[in-house]
Amino acid sequence: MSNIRLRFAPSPTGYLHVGGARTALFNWLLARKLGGTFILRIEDTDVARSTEESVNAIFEGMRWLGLDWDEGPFFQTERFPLYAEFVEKLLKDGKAYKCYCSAEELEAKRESALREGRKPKYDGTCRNLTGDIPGKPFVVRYKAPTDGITAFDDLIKGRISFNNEELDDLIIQRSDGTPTYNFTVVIDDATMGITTVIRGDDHVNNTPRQILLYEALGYPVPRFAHVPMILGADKTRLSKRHGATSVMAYRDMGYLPEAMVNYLVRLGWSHGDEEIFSRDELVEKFSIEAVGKSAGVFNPDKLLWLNHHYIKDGDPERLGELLVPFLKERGVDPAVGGPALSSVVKTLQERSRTLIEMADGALFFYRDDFAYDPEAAAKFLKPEVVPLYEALLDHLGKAPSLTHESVE
RNA sequence: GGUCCCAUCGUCUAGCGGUUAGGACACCGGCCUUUCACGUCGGUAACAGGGGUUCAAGUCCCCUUGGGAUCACCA
Repeated sequence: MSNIRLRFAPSPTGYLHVGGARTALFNWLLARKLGGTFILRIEDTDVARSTEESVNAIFEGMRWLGLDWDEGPFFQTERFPLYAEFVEKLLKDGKAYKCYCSAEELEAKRESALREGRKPKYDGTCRNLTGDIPGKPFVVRYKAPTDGITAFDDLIKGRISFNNEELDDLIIQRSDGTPTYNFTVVIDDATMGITTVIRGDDHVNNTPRQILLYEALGYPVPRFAHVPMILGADKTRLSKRHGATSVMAYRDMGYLPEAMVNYLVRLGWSHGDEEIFSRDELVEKFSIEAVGKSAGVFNPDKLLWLNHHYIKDGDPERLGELLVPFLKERGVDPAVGGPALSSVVKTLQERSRTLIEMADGALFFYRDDFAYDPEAAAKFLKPEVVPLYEALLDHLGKAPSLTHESVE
């Protein structure tokens, strides 16, 4: 048993996509392997973009993949008083200050800096202001050190270091009083006792300023592991135009959760030459140090292969249950008649790569209004039944010709 | 542009100083099979380039090139 504490902290601004799912999976796997604690936290401080549908979509996706959490879900919007408390503390300690620069002023400064080839960072106008300006709106900025270096040993990427002079005084509280991401994430991870932060590597550049915040607050700095991102076939960030990115879309396309889990874990992680891993094997063999450092391309063909593998080896009873909704979509309810579903499944397992393919194949057993592939029928139906078949097709209003010339 | 990161077959990867550079997906052949599929056997295919270090470099160091991330009162 260990007291490692991990978390998955998505922001509810859309469905659970494959990248997030993999991050969640890595966290879950490590927690289960080490007997630690896995926490789910919803980062909904951006009230305008966060939706309840997205929250539910995240729960649904995690449930489908079998990623159960031990604590939470926690919602950041319910913790605003806590964040305010810490802002107050930093202000009192002189580690943060009120900045009265308007968004427009800052924007203008940023533009001119960019134009003149300078770094577009906050110039510190309000850094040494003495006393408040009553009635004027302000944001709160963390007073960052201007020299020295901040470094950390990433569990995946190794040592990464930054010169503090590259950092500027980040805003921790907006003018409307709400806290910002880099602040809430630190307060939450610190107060929830997170010991290891596994997240996407688009956060690498946020890490040094977060480390500085931990130190300013007097909390121990957790270990970090930044997992590389998932790319599309053209090596750009995976997005809708590469195909489905929502994990639930894969369920709807007839994929099995164990295939998705197996595929996702092998994208970026490996264990010798092994390709197929049961959930128990993953819990036993997974290690964050074995995760690769470079981004990986999402390969739908391999996912399909894995899905076929799990369908072939799957329990017919369970596959039958998973197949029912696909059958109903096709106007078939196996409960009202026809052969036993599990026996139907057994005849289809070898040749079905998805539950959609299996459902299409199963129609044969439950409906009469389907047509044989003309070529195959011509080749394999006995000559004497061909006229019958043609008559049937004719009756149904379909009339592909089946001639005896094409019969061997 | 600044900062940070990355780099083995088309793709996912093994490799952790000495290998005929291995496996998997995909692809191409053979076998099996009255179709398809499954299975099985085999094949094509990679260390980005250049300097070092070393008896020896895919493995260590530097540079170049290429790719990515990030520079918000988003997360």
